[in-house]
Amino acid sequence: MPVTIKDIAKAANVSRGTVDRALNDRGGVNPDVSARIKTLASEMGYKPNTIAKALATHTKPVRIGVIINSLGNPFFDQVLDGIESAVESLHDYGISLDIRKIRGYDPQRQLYELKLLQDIGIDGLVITPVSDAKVRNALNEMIRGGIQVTCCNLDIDDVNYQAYIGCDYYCSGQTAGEIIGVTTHGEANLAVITSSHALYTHEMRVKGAESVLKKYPNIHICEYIEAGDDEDISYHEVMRLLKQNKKIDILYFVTGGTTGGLQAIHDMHHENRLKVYAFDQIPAVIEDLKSGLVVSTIDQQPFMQGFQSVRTLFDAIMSKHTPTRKRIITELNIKNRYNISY
Amino acid sequence: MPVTIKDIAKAANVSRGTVDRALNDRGGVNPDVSARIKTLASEMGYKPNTIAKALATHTKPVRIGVIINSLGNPFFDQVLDGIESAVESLHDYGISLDIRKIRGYDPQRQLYELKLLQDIGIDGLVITPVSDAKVRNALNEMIRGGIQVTCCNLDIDDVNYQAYIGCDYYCSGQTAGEIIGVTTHGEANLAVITSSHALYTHEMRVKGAESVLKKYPNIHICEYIEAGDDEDISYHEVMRLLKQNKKIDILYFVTGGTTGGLQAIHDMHHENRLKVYAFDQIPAVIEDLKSGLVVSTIDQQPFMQGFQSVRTLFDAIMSKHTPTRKRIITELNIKNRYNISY
DNA sequence: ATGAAAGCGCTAACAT
DNA sequence: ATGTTAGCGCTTTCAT
Repeated sequence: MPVTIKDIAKAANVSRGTVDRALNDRGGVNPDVSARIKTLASEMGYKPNTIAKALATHTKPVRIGVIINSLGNPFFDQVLDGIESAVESLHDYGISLDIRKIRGYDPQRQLYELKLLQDIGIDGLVITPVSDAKVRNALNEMIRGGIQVTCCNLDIDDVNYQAYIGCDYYCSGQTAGEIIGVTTHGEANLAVITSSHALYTHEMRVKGAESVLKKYPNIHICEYIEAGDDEDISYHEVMRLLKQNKKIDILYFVTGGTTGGLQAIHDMHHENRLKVYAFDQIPAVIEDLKSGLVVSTIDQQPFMQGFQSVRTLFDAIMSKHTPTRKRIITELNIKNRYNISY
Repeated sequence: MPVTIKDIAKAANVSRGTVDRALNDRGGVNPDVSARIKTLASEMGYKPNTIAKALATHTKPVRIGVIINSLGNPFFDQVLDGIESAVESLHDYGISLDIRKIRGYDPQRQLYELKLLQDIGIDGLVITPVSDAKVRNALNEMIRGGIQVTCCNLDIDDVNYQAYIGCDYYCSGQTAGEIIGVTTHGEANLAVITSSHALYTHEMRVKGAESVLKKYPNIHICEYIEAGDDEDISYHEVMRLLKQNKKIDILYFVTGGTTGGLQAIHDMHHENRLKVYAFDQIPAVIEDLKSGLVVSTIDQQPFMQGFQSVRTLFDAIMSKHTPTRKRIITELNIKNRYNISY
């Protein structure tokens, strides 16, 4: 039978109220008594019962806002699943959700949604932040105002958030580099398709891969293409590339735009002379894993990213944690045609 | 503000007790009244507050027994972590744990521990069952006696358990086969080291790999070695193999015994002419992923297997589910030297 | 500074 | 068949 506040009260010869006050540092209790209660509690192996706690404090629901750049990017559908699942798991504790879906990485749009949520009134925010000075300032201002923030999938410097939940981008690049190196037996002419060199996180994925690939003297990175996380641009850029550079035999898709790029390969009928390495388990990638065009893809646990973003945020709000800038790094997992999970 | 049982009672002009009885089909309530209450509840959008429910029913802790063949098999340390973590997460609901660790796959020993736990008295059992008629019968008898059972990591036929939580062994074999095929460019002389052809699950891993490898005309499976999940046997068998068959260049370790086998390779100084493909992220495998001897390993989420075994069991006990023979299949994830997770 | 008591939403034992 | 009441472990208000 687990030890309760009542047991401690009896052992310490005080009332349950005093134990509660002491253990939670609510003040108004003799320091000596408080110390005695605390040592007694740990000696007896007391662990607070959080469900009773939740029931007792159950007043207004915690309001959580979400700003996520999911439109036109199927990867984020899985993040959203995780967010919604976390909210469901917290239903009994009282929680409400307001999701604002936006397209691409436009700071102005993020700022707009930020103000909107602030006006509506929220207790916590999950965001996929763009690295922009104004967004940075707006977030820090919110945090100073007592609104907890967790960053999901994208990290941002100099913001005093509660936690970043996402993958290690550099490491994911290294992992991809290693796969490319091993599966090509060190012979390849590579094109790298990325969003933009300006997006720090995605650039880390390029650098990570390069750091591994430079060990292979016969692997050459011939082209870098910036497709701005846009399927149309990616489609046309890959199309152009395939027409121009016949030497390329490996395409390394760093991020969004993979769907468009794969389509270009199909439309050019180059499936048989090319191999593709990608990230995430989005529908187009899964399809071409099965067809054999995509050799492997690297998963970063999008569901977990969404789920943990909400759970961490909720915990922080409930226990009134001060921001910790904690980094929760999700696992990276390599998938081939046989171990796809969706 | 969410609607409670009290609100419904007022609306239906009955007592809270009656509402509770009606909504939970506890019997002893007028069918008409019951129906009225139920429609009213759904109209009002009533959702039971499970934390209040848990608090109210919280009387005796749920006693969970675990029989796990973890001794001498480092893989199961991670399963145990998951089990303990789940128990911790359920602390507030009242749960007690009794873990019996055993070595290898001896039915007699499992039966002994089974009786022991039954004598002590448990509400639910997590087991890594060996496929044996007596174990099968003992488990079915327990289940008839009202003790819920979940099978962790190993499945067993004809047992009316609540759930199996583990990987798809055949699929894990296919995944491994594909990696071997792609990374060797279809040129390899293979030795397969398995526990025993009698262990159905492990045999599935062999068959899965074969089904993929047969597509490669120049990949030959030259040797099958049974090492009985024992590090010593594995060590000596691999040693013997390396002395005898100089043609072998790839070792495929299906299950336990990997640590011993890797040691043999090192002792024979054959690290440079061999490549190894393995399962799970046990310490020896991680070390040789880093050294480059192991090309990749396939993770089956041992933590999740332990965690889910307990959670599923607990849910079944709390809600008095009848056994469902549900299968919860954990993800398979390929790891190379850069995306190891432990 | 401390104690006593009410109550969160639900269940279960006891009345009627 | 239905109502009443006492908790589950904790917080919080009101007394002292």
